[in-house]
Amino acid sequence: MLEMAILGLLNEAPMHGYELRKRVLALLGGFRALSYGSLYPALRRMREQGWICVQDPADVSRALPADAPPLTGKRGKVVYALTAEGKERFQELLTEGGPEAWEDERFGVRFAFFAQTDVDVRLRILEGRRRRVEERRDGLRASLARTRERVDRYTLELQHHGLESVDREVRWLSELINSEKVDRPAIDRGSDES
Amino acid sequence: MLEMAILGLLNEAPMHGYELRKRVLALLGGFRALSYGSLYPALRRMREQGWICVQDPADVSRALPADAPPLTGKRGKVVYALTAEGKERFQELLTEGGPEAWEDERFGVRFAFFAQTDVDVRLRILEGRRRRVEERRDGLRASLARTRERVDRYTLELQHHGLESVDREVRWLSELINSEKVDRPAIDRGSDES
DNA sequence: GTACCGTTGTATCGGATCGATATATCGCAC
DNA sequence: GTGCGATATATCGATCCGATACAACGGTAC
Repeated sequence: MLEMAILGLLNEAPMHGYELRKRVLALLGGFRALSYGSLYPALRRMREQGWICVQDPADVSRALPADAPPLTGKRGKVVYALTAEGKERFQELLTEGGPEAWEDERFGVRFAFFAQTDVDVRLRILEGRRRRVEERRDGLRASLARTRERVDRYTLELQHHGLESVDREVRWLSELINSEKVDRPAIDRGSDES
Repeated sequence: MLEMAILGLLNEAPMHGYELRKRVLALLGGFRALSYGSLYPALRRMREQGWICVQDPADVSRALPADAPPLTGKRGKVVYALTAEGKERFQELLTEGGPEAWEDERFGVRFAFFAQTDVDVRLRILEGRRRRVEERRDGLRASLARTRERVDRYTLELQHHGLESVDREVRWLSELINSEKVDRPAIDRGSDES
């Protein structure tokens, strides 16, 4: 979800939309795209929610002067910044460690701000994510075992490639989990299988 | 695009929506989801287009009898089958080898029906796809080289993981391309670099 | 200096898709 | 017989993308 991405980036520094987009693209490593068609409506929503505000609205006050046929006119940069509520909201998001945090759409953004996330929450999310991806892997394995020999080479190849991808992600997550546990070697919770 | 997925699966056998969904999920290896919210509107669109039709509309004729408050009522299975135009449309899609065929959204589905695709078209799509993914890889590499040492461990880890993913896909595509060329060792077009 | 072009920048529109939800039937276990 | 999970159709609101339009700025080729 790009709400958190916007909040997180604006938390580092005020920014205008265009730069926000480039930063998100770089941050997520090209995973998710973030088009203008979602960015600007999102900014509007968040402004209405009171999480962000517009700095130096010199030119912005000119926006929508109730005339100008196709809504054009001299438009200046619109720099957004977090409000107090916005900072609060971001901190709140950082503490969430439920299933939403490890689903496909949000995990990337969630992970991108791990440096500002508590260790316990980090571990919960990583382990939840790993369970989730393992489920998918097992489903793919079963499906592949069932349909093998019954489908053409390309279908097989596609499913095999997909399986290897999720397999790789599981290993990646396991390494991350290990490294988290090494950095903080079981002080309180004694439950560490393996 | 699920238009092609539906056409391709119905080309194998008539089917109802629920099974169509399961088959697409298995076919794409869990890459793309295909929810009911997109499946049923798509089926409606395609029926209006004349590509698919409903077999045995015994119960279907009861659908929407202009009353029944919340639109419920005894509904039976709705089995869809390809029309002549539908088969034609599918064959037409199979011959397309332009950029649409190797963009993220469509490549998976396109590839799933490679067995029914001409060798030349297969090669064009695979090479187009590889160029596309190589571009992304190079972009990520540059971005990673630029921001290295300036970002935290997790951002770096995320970008690194993403880079390895696209790198893997490039290698996968290269193997596929090679194997295509071995199977059909340069009969006509003499242009084979490497 | 001016004509051109790529980048920066804001914004909307239509369409595709998702997630949640509602409803109903069927088979099977207990 | 009662409950439950799988089968099955369908819609709703919200989100997001891709394409597109518009405009100002910066460089550079001539």
